[in-house]
Amino acid sequence: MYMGIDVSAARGFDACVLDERRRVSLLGAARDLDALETLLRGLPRHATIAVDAPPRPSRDLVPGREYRVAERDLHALGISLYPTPRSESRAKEWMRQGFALFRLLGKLGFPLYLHGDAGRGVAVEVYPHLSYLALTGARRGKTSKLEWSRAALRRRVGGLPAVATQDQLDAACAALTAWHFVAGRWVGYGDPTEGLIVAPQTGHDLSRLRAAARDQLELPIEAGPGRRQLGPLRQSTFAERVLRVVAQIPSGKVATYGDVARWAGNPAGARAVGTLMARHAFEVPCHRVVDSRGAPPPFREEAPRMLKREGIPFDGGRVRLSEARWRGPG
DNA sequence: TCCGTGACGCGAT
DNA sequence: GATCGCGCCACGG
Repeated sequence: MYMGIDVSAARGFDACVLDERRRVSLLGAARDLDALETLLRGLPRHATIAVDAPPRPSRDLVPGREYRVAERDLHALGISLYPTPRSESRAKEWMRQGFALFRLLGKLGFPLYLHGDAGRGVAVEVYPHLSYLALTGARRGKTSKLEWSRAALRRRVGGLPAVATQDQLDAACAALTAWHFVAGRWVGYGDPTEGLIVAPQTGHDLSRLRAAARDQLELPIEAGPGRRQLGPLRQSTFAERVLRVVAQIPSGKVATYGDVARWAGNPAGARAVGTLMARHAFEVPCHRVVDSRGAPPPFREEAPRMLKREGIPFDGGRVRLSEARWRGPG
């Protein structure tokens, strides 16, 4: 069993558990460490846990600089990541969350892996961005991070929901990296006394990335024969997903532009959802898509009337989102 | 390919 | 709150 954990100060922890066949058996969120602990206590002893955060402060192995050997080495490859300071007090909040998580994992019987025999029952540090690079070779400039991540996990992880957030994908990526670790197909960056960042070992040679501009390299992604129109394909796919999501909003509920963008797989695409609504106003119930404050769509006089007829509660001219907001597909 | 556009979202004021 | 600026994204010329 393999668990990946994505750490965020603002959004809490996202956790993903993969079974031996690399299928998602759990995808959950925990607001804080206490909530996460109940999840961790249910893990078998042979579980392997990969965390997207440094386990502890750096140890001054890079003279005069406040980062770790791992960060120095990856930076030399053109892969940037946040430097880990010498003391906990100088660390960002999400880092401190990570430190606390690794301490908890140690207490629960999953010690940090540093060197020696690799295997089950330990905790390792991973960096999903690095894992994606190792899996796909590169990221194409115009490909969104979300699409890129999803493509990297496709056919490697089973049972991922189509509407997974970036944090959930990163947690799944971490779990997949734990699987590589146990399978012996991994590489570690950094100093084994200070802390290693573990990544999948693949055919891609990361040292060749150095020449290209950092993380905007050239070529995608497993381009099989006949799959060359990745760009245009991706755009129409987003539009299709948006229309499919909007078509599913039930009568009596509304969704915000941002909600629709998230469920269509692109959290930052809210603005594009608006454009699509304008173009497809008569194909889908676009009157049920409101802005983040609950204002009904402009240029549709009849939208408020239709919404009221569907039982949507209003506050002044705005939908009362707290009651009428759809909770999403699936 | 590049660039402007628009039924957005968010933080600052 | 209301408004503004800025960042974002998909499209289309």
